[in-house]
Amino acid sequence: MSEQDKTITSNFIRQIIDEDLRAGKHGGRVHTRFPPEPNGYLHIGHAKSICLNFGIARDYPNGLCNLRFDDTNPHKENVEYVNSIMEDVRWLGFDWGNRLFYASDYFEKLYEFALELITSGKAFVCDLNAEQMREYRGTLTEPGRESPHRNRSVEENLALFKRMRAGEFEDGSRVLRARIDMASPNLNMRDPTLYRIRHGVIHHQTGEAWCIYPMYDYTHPISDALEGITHSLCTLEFEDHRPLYDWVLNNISIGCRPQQIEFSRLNLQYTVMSKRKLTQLVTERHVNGWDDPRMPTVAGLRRRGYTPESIRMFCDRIGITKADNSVEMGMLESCIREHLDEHAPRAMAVLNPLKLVIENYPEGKVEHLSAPNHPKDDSMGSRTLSFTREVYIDRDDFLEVAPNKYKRLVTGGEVRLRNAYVIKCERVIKDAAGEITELRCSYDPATLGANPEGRKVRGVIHWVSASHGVRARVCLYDRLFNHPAPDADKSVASFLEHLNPESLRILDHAILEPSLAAAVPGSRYQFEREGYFCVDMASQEGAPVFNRTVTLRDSWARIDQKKQ
RNA sequence: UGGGAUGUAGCUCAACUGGCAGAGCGACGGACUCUGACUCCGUAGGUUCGAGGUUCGACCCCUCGCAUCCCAGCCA
Repeated sequence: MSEQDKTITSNFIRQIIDEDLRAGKHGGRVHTRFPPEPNGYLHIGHAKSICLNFGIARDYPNGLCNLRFDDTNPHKENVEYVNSIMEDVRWLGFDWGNRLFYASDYFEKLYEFALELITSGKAFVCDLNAEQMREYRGTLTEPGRESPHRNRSVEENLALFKRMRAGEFEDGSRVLRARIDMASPNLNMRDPTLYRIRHGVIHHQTGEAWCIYPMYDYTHPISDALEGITHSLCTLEFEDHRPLYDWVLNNISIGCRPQQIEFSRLNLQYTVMSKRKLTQLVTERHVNGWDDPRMPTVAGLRRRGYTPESIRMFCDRIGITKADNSVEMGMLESCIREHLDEHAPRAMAVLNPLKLVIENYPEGKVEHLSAPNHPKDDSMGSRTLSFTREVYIDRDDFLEVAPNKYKRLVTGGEVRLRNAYVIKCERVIKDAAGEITELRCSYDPATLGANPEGRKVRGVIHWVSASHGVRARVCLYDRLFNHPAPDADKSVASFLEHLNPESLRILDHAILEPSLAAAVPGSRYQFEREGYFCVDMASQEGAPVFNRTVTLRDSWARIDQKKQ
């Protein structure tokens, strides 16, 4: 693990663990788990949980963290998700050693504990259908009514439950329920369902071995206990489930008492975080898959060019509390900028090319100029630039008439070509429509690696040789939504109405400096004065594709924006 | 209108558990610069949700309010 992770920030959960350790609870052990359901790809909110759980295991003596798939609902789950989750956790830099588990590993034990609950009169088979059960449940303000099947004999319940397992009953015809309290103000305690019947689904781990599947509220505490989990960390919406979590463990013969502690989930502005909505974005093709660089998924962020370090840094900075939150995108962006500023080699790329001809530079001449890969880190070496009579600069770096403080090229003005010479714009050439097609310039041969005499050149712009440059596709990404909380806005029918139509801009005529031709997929660069970019996973030799991870911080753009 | 939670700077979090309310991100101003980046220096920003109470002293304890979030799946 890298430097960034060493300064660990405390939080209320770590404080609880510290106190437990001091009190000698759990025999001095600290054992957490990350329990995803494999029904979608992991997102940045999961990363928060992963960093919390695995981070605790990393920081406490002999701490352990299990990876456990919560796979009790085969309807929504599959191996593609299982595999992507393992890949993402590993990529984030965490290791579950030999502690990979599935809740389905415990199906047989879970079944036996259910028999125990039935035997002690704590569970019963109920014949009410879903709609009836809803009626019997009561409302938030009124107590529920007891099921007519609530007082069946132990023998009958045992027989019925065994027949459920044997496949004798149809889906939905019966469930196993806990016998708790239909008048509880906590709806989770109103005789919650423990098992339901599901025929005809092939479970990705257990195949067709089972036709009854345990519910989360029943499975989770037992799985935790079986694995010897000491602190079971989950999000706030499970707070109301804690009494049931404890009830399950208190009513079966199991020796372990994990402690459930809840923290608030992450909300990131200008995106959505619910798996349902992310799935919708993918299946309805509003984005190009789970790893679309605009997605807040771990796979998407990876493809976008985010580093594991930057995501860990982010999770560290946002902290862990129980307060509802809405984190600014700027927080995430500053993390990746900080990490990449230090580690990404520099390069030059022209995104919107404008041809520039240096009239006093010999035709056919090529100079090989050396440029450092990093302004502050010599160990990153240097690369060679090809300087020629014709180069491309970015259209945005030239203006016929300059506003105040403009530091780029203007008609009759001087500017330095980064890592090369100072040039002066002599003439502007336009087409019939008045569009600028070419700049005619002169260069000062004495300015290579030296400042010109008697005058100060304020501006520096990047460039690429017209003859040696490499054509590339560059994808510019912006926020996926143009509303800070797309799924919280109740004035629209769907969060999709807030989709940002300009979240992806593809530039097919970008030109890269020659050294970038060999860049391998996944590698990251700073395109000087533009931002951080990474080679897309699908990039091919001869047809490079770069994704913009994030722009450079741009104080000029901010000033501009304010004037408008 | 039942139950469970949460309110500290624009955002995210601290505050040694009752002792001068701080940090990161952001904003603003400046310095430096062959990246309008980085770095550096500086500035602003708070009725700690509100009103009472206890106390020499309250972000912290008590009472009453207010606001927001979660819960009526055979989802997790």
